[in-house]
Amino acid sequence: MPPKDFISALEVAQRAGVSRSAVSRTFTPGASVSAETRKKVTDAAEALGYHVNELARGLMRNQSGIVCLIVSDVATPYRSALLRELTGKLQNAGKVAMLINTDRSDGSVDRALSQAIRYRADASIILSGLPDASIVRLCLKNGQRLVLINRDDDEPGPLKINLDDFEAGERIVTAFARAGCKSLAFANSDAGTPSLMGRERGFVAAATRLGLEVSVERYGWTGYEAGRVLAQRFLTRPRRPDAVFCATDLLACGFMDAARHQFGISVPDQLCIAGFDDIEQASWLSYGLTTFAQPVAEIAAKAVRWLSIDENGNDTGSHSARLTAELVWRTSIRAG
Amino acid sequence: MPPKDFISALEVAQRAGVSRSAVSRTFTPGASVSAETRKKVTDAAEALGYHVNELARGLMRNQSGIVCLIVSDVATPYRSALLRELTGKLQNAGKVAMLINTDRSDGSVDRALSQAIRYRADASIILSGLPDASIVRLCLKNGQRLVLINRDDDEPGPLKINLDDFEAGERIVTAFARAGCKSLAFANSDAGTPSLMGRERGFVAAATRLGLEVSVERYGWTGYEAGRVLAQRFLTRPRRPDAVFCATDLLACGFMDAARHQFGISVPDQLCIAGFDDIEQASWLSYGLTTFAQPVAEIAAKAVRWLSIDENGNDTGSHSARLTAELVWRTSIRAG
DNA sequence: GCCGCCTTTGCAAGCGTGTGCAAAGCTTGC
DNA sequence: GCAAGCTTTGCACACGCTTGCAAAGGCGGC
Repeated sequence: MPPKDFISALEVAQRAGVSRSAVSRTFTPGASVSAETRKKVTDAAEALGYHVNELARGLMRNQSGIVCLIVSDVATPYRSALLRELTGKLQNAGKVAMLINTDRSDGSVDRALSQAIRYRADASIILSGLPDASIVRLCLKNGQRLVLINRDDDEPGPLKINLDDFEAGERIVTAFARAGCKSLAFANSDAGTPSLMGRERGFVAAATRLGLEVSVERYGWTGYEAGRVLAQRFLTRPRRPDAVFCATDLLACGFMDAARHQFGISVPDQLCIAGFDDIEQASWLSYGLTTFAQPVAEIAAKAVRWLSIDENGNDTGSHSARLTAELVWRTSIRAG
Repeated sequence: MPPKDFISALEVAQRAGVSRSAVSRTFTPGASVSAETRKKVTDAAEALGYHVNELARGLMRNQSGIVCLIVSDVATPYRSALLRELTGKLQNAGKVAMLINTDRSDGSVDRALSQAIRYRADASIILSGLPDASIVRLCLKNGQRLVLINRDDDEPGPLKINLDDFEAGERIVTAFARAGCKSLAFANSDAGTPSLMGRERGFVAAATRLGLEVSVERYGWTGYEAGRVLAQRFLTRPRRPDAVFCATDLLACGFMDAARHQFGISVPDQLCIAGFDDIEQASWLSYGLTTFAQPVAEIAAKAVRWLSIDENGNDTGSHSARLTAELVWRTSIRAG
């Protein structure tokens, strides 16, 4: 069996007894074809198992229909949830998603990105906290539409989707205060991405405003293990905090587990904990984590909608959206 | 700024003072170019910001370099871990991953798949338990290489990667028996995929062989919530099991949480629990789940290696690999 | 009946690349 | 110095598709 023998529009045309153009027009929305020829063509195409060659079409139109998703930490609950939403919505919009994994620190990132450019992707969506601004410039320079999620690059052109991180930090302080907490802690990763730092700044600002004791630790990556380490640091202090806001749900899970199982601390009686993202595990019985929900569906919808609008020619120019993270109450903070 | 103005090999050729073929050959591995012209070309390409148009190249070669990943439940810990490994390794192999999300039950799956065919993907890797065999046939018919992970279709041609599910089911019975358990339970989803059923059959077979009491429940999807429901079913029985094997770690987490927090049962003292997959959460302090580890890295490596071998012309034909899932001991089963 | 208009159709010119073929240039051995 | 052999280079065609252009056909209004 010959591994590749796709049938071309020409063969369909011959079988249908029409010209090659007619076939092409049949599969081009908005082209002028009579109902009769369209029928003949689709019948022949069906019989032969014809599929438009999107490579050739993209070559002509100079527009590939490919959207590439640039993402690190794919296996993380929050990222994979966002990925699910994005791919689903892109498919519904008739686009196709190319996945670029920026986990590896070697040259594979650049290689993959350049690959995306070589495939003439129409757009890129960057979900990664990766701080490399040159990637952004490269995409823009090559005529790609760009969506930045939870980043803060200043380059004009891309759609920037951000959350109200600072305000979330402030709001959770109020919740802690209402629960009677006096000594506040912020557990952060040392990744230093703008969203994480925004939460931290809001938290610290609000705490000092209320005259509450507050301290910050930063360590490692935003995962479970780092949460445990941060708990170690906070809970071995002479004066333990009675409330901690973790920059991430994963950090919060690690923190809570360490507090309970290594230090025998009862949550929320002796320690209130809050997180950010609302990953699935936050709702599990073992955690019942009060946390801020990232509106992943809304983020994905906004991104895809913007890409589609743009496609229709309206140059929407630089734009930015600011969504709010809603606080989901569970059981890791005492009632007020 | 014109949104799209890529520069072509022709422009590079003119700037470098060579023919367009020379440019083409410079970027084609194994082609005959002198070091001198190669230098001139790469310099010019660099200066102009040239990127080979992979669409045109794919059109000529009839081979796109695209591998499409067909996956459902992307946001699930096990799936996203596998996805991470696959995309990383594909990138290293110089291929590019196209992601197709089969979560939606409407027509978008077929549409997306047909899109993959229209992009002339060289291969597809199916990680989804989706039982639709017509997809398999469609891929094969269109000359794609195919890798099936944890499925059991009979079609010849694809590489099939499977685990020793049956044996795992048997092995865990031994572990339970050694822990002194007498009344065994198997908590399954009702998805009925071959890997899940394999674990169940092995478990039941070994248990009856040892003369141990064993019973099975199947419910819902393979997630956390189903685990809670299954716990409800088993633990409200007049005679409770003292050991349960969950077909999936997610099921096990839900089961364990329900057992502890809703029924006040102590794990592993009153109830031993084991899972399958070794997702990250299995190692979290709240669970300490003894479970079988899916060798995701090895699975991904095998899949990608096979794709690359194939590319070099050796028609490896139908092939199948059987990997073993190693039992990771934690604290959810009593010591023997 | 003729003219203008609108819809449908075919022709052919591209899109950016790979590659067979032949010519040219260079090396080697005598 | 010359023929044979190898390497390098350019030409031109092919890949499968879209689309502007013009020709053809259908239709109504005068």
